[in-house]
Amino acid sequence: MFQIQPFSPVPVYEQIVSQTERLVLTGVLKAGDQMPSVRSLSIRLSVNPNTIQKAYNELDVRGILCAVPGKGCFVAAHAGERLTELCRGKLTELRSLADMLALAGIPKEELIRCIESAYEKRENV
Amino acid sequence: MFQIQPFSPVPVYEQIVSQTERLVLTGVLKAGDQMPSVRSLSIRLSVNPNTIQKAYNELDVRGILCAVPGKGCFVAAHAGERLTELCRGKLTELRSLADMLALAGIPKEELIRCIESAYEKRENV
Amino acid sequence: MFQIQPFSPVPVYEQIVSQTERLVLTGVLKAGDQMPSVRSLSIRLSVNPNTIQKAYNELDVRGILCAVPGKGCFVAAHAGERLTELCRGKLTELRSLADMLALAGIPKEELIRCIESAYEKRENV
Amino acid sequence: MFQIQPFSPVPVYEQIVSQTERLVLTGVLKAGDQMPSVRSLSIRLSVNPNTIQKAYNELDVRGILCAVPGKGCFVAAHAGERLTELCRGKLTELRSLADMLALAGIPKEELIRCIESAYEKRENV
DNA sequence: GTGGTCTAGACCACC
DNA sequence: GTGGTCTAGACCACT
Repeated sequence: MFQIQPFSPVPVYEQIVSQTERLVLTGVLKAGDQMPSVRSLSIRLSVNPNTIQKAYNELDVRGILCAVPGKGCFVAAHAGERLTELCRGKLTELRSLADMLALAGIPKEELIRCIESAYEKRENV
Repeated sequence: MFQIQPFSPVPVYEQIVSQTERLVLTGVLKAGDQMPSVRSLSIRLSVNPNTIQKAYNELDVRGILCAVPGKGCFVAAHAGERLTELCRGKLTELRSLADMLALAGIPKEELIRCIESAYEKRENV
Repeated sequence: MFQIQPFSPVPVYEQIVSQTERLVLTGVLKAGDQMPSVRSLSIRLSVNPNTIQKAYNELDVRGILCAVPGKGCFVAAHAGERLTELCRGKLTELRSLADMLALAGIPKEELIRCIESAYEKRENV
Repeated sequence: MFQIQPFSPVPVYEQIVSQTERLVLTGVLKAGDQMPSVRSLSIRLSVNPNTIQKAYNELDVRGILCAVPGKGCFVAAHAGERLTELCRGKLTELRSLADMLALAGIPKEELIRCIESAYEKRENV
């Protein structure tokens, strides 16, 4: 379910966060599903429990997960819509990236092609 | 010429690097132009000389600047083309970003609009 | 593991870089191996931590090491091949050196002998 | 006679030294020839007189030039042989370079080819 | 004056 | 504990 690369420069807890989000977006994880416990996941991934805890906390703050003390961690009710909302914020990131590429003289068509191909993959699924 | 935000999460030296690159791309800085000296810039921006040094060194390694001991720091001969080249590598960044937004169900048209607007600004200049 | 000459004209950080590269080429350091920490190495070599940091950063940029914040510094996956690639660039250095020696009237056989002996040492290992 | 690149990272005085040595080796400058005066050369190359002076001093120390106070600077009597001698010292440089390339697994034939081509150019002259 | 290296010591995020 | 950034102040070689 999770693939951790311990030697990657991107922090382990971030890898867990983004992979969880991806699982929610692809529909593998649905609202109400129970997440593996901090301890079990830490053992399975050979990672420090604190790292898992930090990832779960982050997801809780973002409204993707809902931690219930004494019972476990669950996928929040409207996790999917919450994520779409959060991603919309990333449009500014795309805007500034496009800005820079435009400035560098990279033809517009090349950017469009990137986007087209990303959406084609999606449609075929 | 430079605008530094000392409390930003993005390192000061990186701010200088990216702003310099931007100045080259916009044509404000041209090949052969002399950059402000490490010391003078450090005073003007209220930043430690080592921080400027690090930024200049990074730009030297990337082939944007050419540091000449005892003389100063100059914009490299083919800085513009070098930057275009480096930016092309950022297309993969855009690809993964588009991928995620596609997954989140953000309509393709919204991304296209972002890109169009970035290139329109450019054309009007 | 490292031999530093603090009064040499060649910078300390460069000594660390080249000795690390040598250790990788000789197979003493293998992909995935953990490097000594910045602090521990700085103490062992009686050198400032910043100097070690600079060396490790340089090796990271070159693709020989992979620094993971909070975990340590590791020998990169394809460090060996990366080095072979980088060394091929040094052939131009050899070319200009041979050029000058040819001009100085040093017999070709003397150069060939140098090269032969370098490769003989290698074969015997 | 001299080609100076003021924006090169290699010091100007070193450029003058090496180009002078090259002119001696190629026979353009012969024993007893008078060098241009410090002042005239500094004007012609648009360079600080101190820089020329430093280059001439270095060449004097090496036994290539001979400065005669009040008269000028002349190519030393046995400049050619002196240079051959000095170049022989560079064989150690070639040795260590070959050593590293051998270690990196670059085939011996590639180095030999470099040397052959350098000497062929010489023969044709 | 210039860039480049180094030391000493601080703070941060990450594990 | 780890790597990464930053400050303060020193010394060197080059112009």
